[in-house]
Amino acid sequence: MKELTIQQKKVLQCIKFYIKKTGFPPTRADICRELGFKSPNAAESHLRALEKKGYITIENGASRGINLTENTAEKSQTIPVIGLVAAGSPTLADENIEKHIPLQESLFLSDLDFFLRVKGLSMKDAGIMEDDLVAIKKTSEVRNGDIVVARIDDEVTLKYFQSSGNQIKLIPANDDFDEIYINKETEGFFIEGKSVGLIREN
Amino acid sequence: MKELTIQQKKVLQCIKFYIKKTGFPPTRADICRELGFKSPNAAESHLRALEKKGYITIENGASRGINLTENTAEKSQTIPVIGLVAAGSPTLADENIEKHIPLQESLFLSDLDFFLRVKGLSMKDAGIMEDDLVAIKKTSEVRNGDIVVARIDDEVTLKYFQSSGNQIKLIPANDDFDEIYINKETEGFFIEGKSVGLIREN
DNA sequence: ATTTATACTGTATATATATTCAGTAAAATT
DNA sequence: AATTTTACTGAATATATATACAGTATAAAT
Repeated sequence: MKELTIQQKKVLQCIKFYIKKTGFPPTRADICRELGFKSPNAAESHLRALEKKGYITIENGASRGINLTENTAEKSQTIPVIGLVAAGSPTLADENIEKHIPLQESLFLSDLDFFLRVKGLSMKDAGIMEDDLVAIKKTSEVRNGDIVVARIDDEVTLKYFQSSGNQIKLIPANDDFDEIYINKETEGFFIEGKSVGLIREN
Repeated sequence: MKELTIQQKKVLQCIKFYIKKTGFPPTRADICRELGFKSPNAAESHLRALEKKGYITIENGASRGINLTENTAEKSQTIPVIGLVAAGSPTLADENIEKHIPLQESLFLSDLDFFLRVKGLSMKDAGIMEDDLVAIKKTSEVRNGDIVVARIDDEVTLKYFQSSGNQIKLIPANDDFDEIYINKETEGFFIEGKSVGLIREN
């Protein structure tokens, strides 16, 4: 998205602040009042610049018809929660979506793609308990020590990741469970993503 | 808050939907269009009823000057994160606030008052690890088995709660730590609240 | 060197919009 | 039984508001 000038940033901030304060967008006159302009056209032209650069949309003819663009507004996303129903569950498809959670983008340091509802206690010593929601970022770029979502054929598991060459070790955080050894090129093996956070709903 | 009639609920829903869709509140005419009214006064009087009952506020004279009340809007709150800096920290005062987290109200089943940044591993086996954020609901009504925030003089700790009569046991979830025995009436002892959830930021 | 974008003031105006007034009618409350 | 609340239609209007037009001036891009 195109860079904004200092004045345009001020106008955008003014709009955000006004909406937060009042619940509805400002008029041209409101913006002038807030920023000290003496002509409504000053606000108008800034608004058109912001529209052109994609930061807002303007409903023509409508009063206060300013709408912050998705990128602009700090809107809350809704993140799907995927249930690991049982071993042998059919991937991470839509039919496994338990519900959606409304979430502020800024909650976790990394952005995330979905939550995984944990079944079992194989990651107990990592502080991941049954029914916890593990925040997963879809990626296959994982490092040793990361907690990853690994898929082997239809089975999806959460484990510590450890690789050396082509050999991959999937390590549980619970002595009662066994490590899984697998080759990087094994058919049906895939790293779905890695853990970037956790929510326990109690 | 006063109950709404079916029509008033429809109007309120209409306003919410309109704001979600467009980013700004509807005019009287917009509401009429959406709900099939033929007179703007139909919308007007419903709005005044909603205002009277406290579900919205109306900025007189302003176009689209409708603002959903805090209770009405599914606004995101900001919840303070309190750092348990060290043993002997001065209660849960403002000066201990680490930051604020914007959070959808609906995230946890119970509502919460603050997050506690966990230090140490005394609740390790309960899946509560160092630097986790434990969601705390301020209350002194706790049950056996609840994870509670207990204060003994200036020291604040997170432990399992177990009481029988006046005798209270604060039990860690880690064999390396000792249980704490205390009497209900002991001076300086207080249950600050209980855990209602957990966030791990990774 | 010329065009385009930025950053405004100042005036004017069509129209979008809130809001009042006058009614009608049914349901709920006192 | 009387009053208030709910739930509208329909018309009228003051004003709030977007927006166009005419300028001035500087900075940035082509």
